[in-house]
Amino acid sequence: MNIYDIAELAGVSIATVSRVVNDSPRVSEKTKQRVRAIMEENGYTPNVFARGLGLDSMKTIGIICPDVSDSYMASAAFHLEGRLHEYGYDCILCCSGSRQENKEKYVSLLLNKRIDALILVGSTYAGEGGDDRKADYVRNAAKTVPVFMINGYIKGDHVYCAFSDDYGATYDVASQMIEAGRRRILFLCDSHSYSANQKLAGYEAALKDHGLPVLGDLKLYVKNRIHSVRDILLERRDLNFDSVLATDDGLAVGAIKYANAKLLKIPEELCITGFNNSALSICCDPELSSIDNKVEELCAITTDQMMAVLRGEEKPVAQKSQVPCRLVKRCTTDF
Amino acid sequence: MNIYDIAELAGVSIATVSRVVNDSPRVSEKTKQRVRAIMEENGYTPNVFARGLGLDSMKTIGIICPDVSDSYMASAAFHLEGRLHEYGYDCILCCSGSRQENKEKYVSLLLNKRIDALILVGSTYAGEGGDDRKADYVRNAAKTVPVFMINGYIKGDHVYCAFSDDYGATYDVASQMIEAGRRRILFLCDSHSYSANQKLAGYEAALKDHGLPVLGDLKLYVKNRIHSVRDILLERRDLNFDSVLATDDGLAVGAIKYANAKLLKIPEELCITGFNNSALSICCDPELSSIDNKVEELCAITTDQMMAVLRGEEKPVAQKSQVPCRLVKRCTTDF
DNA sequence: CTGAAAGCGCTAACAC
DNA sequence: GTGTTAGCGCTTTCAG
Repeated sequence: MNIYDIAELAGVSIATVSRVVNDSPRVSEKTKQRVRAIMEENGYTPNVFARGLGLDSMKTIGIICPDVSDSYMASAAFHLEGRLHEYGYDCILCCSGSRQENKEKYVSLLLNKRIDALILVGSTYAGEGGDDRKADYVRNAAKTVPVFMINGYIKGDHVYCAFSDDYGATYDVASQMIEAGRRRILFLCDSHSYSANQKLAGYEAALKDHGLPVLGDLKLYVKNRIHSVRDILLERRDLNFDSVLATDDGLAVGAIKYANAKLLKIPEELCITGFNNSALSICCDPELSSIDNKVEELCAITTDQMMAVLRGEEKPVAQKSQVPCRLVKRCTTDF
Repeated sequence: MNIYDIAELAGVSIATVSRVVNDSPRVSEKTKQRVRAIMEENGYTPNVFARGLGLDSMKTIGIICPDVSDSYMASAAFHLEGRLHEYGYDCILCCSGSRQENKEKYVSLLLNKRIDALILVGSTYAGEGGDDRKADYVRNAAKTVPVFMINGYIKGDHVYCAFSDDYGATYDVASQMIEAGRRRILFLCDSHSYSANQKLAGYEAALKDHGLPVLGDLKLYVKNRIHSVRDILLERRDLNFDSVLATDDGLAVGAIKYANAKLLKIPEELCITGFNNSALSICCDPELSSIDNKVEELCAITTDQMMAVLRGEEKPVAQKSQVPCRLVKRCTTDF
């Protein structure tokens, strides 16, 4: 059943059918009704490929993240898909891992698929270790379709970034820890992404602003595996810390396990905060205070901006949108 | 840059270029090389829409799950995407929730998008509460494209199901509990899906086979929220149980929290098992023994079968593939 | 307000 | 081994 069949049944030309499908105003209400009825009866739906060929768009958005099995990204994917679907778009989801080569491959693959826009979830796409040129492939992609980053920032034409205030979040938490009497805050981290660097910067700034030294051995970079974090902490007897600021809940739970293993009282002897406010934080014992970085809000901002861009609205949309984080206090902090 | 441009630059016809693109054997190696070089130079990639129009396929697989932010489904999405990508397919991901109406809507939406195959993740698509007709929309979809279910089963032409042996898993665990001296096993569940029913059946069969009564009040259906599970258990003082068989790790963690709140010794006074072997199970305290239901393996089976079907291979592929589960023993069991 | 016809870029059957 | 050509189903001028 194609447009010709409908045209014939309705006794009009295919042009008219097409106009009805696209709800063009230049068709009389009467014929619209008639054609619509016939389409309904015959369960006609336009062929998306033919449509794509003509319009050069299939109303699909490409989403790339390193790994959807990560709860933060899974949550992002969920919210993005839900909202985009409401706007009539579908999502192609890709998991690129974190190797530069694969990220680039996926981006070009999606570009070839003629997506209408690209969403990059996670700050790994903003270039690691401060090397800004590693994000050039993103800027290039942005020459073809608008690119939206979630929780990362790079400067570039047609790239729109929404991220949480990781700097402010760690600055505040570290400050509160210090003001509550903590002097040796362990910064526990698992990456060198844009976001991780922001968190580090907030932590360091808080130390400085409170007249505390920034010590290299209190910045610990480890793999994000609960047991391995616990074991590393157990082994590193040289480390001397009275609090832990972790950049991810998994790391923080590792610290909790460490404290429990050493029979340290939480939060009295060791105060701990995590990041992402994930399911892990209410699962562990004691339950973890965690910084909520508001994925859902980032997704909302992103999709709204995207629609504004795709619809070519007048007023320019912000290329940088920051949303504040919020510490959800549970049992591992005493401030 | 389209096929005509390349043809002109290479001094051949578009047919030849097309043949080169599709690596047809009926082109001389020499011209292949030449045409390829030109395509390379000009960064040519065939237009997927035009291609789709001709072939009626864009090499995309539709994946529907109730909610990717759930760790089981996120993990499934991750593995499926990874494997399908290796086979040259992309994935359109949709989260349908669990309302019948939305499931049907998403299925027809994807069908209109001319996906090459459909994957349904989660047993909710197999019809709830044993009403098999609720799965008719799946059978209908299967008239258009092959349908693959992960962790659910319905009978139907062109629908291929891979699921874990939930029945066997709960049968075994319940049996072991009983043989270890437990007499009152609480069955903790949050749904009436195909999979949940299998688990229940396994549990009940184990009780019967060991001469134990199947008690209605030891089958508890609750919402899958850790704290609410704990609170319900705390409130239900009438409930008398010495072990918990939960159909999801989240539920099991709720039971752990309950035991901890009542200062019950785990596993001595309360032995607990979860399901899915998720991150939660190593996060809680004590760490949870959990049934690993092998998502990755299900995904592998599914994608392999799908390729066999899509390639129209000779030998028929199984419509029912069951993989055994495995109890990962941690600290909440003593058998 | 409606119709005719020219693409959109590619595939594949058919010639040579 | 290569070229010609007719679709694939829709959108969109351009006429009327």
